Amino acid sequence: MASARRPERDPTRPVYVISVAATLVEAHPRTLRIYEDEGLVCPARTPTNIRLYSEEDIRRILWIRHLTRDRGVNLAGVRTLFELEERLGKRILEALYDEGTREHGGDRESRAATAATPRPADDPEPSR
Amino acid sequence: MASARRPERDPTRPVYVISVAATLVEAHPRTLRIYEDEGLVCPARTPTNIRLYSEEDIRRILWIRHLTRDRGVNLAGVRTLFELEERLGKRILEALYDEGTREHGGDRESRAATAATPRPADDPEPSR
DNA sequence: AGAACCTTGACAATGGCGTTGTCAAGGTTT
DNA sequence: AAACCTTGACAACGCCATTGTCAAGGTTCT
Repeated sequence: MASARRPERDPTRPVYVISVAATLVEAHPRTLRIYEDEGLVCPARTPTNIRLYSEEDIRRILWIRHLTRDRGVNLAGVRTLFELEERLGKRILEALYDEGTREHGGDRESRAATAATPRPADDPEPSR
Repeated sequence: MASARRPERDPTRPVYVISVAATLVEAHPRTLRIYEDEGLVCPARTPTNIRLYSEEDIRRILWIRHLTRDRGVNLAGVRTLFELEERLGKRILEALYDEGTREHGGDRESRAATAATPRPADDPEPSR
């Protein structure tokens, strides 16, 4: 255990460089840059222009991965969905998970991204 | 008798065979069958299995055309959007049209009444 | 300083999808 | 019978998503 409270773990805080972020979401760094070019993710930058992804950015990318890989939605569809979400001001995308979870048990890695982090997975400190 | 003097022109009433429907939406009949195979449109059938599209079906197809052609969304994206719309129970897609037209209106509740679709030409008189 | 990583930009390959189009063999409508 | 519908198959064109690499240069860490 020893996982005491960590109130200062701000999910908006930019912490991961692109290589780490790519590992976290299981994608190529190239892909993350494409997502940014497409306006789907906007990672922060260091004063010297290095991308830094926050926990929220990671979660957003995981949404993109889910929509594209599992649902076959293309980036234009993702953009439209995000736009809709922004316009309606809600996390409307979560409604999509009422279906994928109540399936026959042939699923591995059941994703439980209901309203919170799919799996906080105590992030390893990027000590390197 | 047994009919209103003014034909209500029920938008759910199946009236167009596939060739006519294809003309209305400017698509190939093949495409409409694909939409049906993908579960995006469900035209009624005559007792002898002939497809009959209603006005609502036509409007739905026009949505698909708009999303795919103008926005670049693929069919998987369209399906997700429709699913979301069904799940949230409203015509959420109309929110997508507030983009190109309005920007900084300043009014609180004036677009609720004008819920019509600007682009796909909701023609009340199909006199083709 | 040097190694390791980041930056943008370009180019390419692979695989998949959207759409249109056609052919066949048969049913329906007029 | 002619014209239209049905399903199913096959194909082609062009676009897209993703991964990958190369180059030339900036940043960070040891």
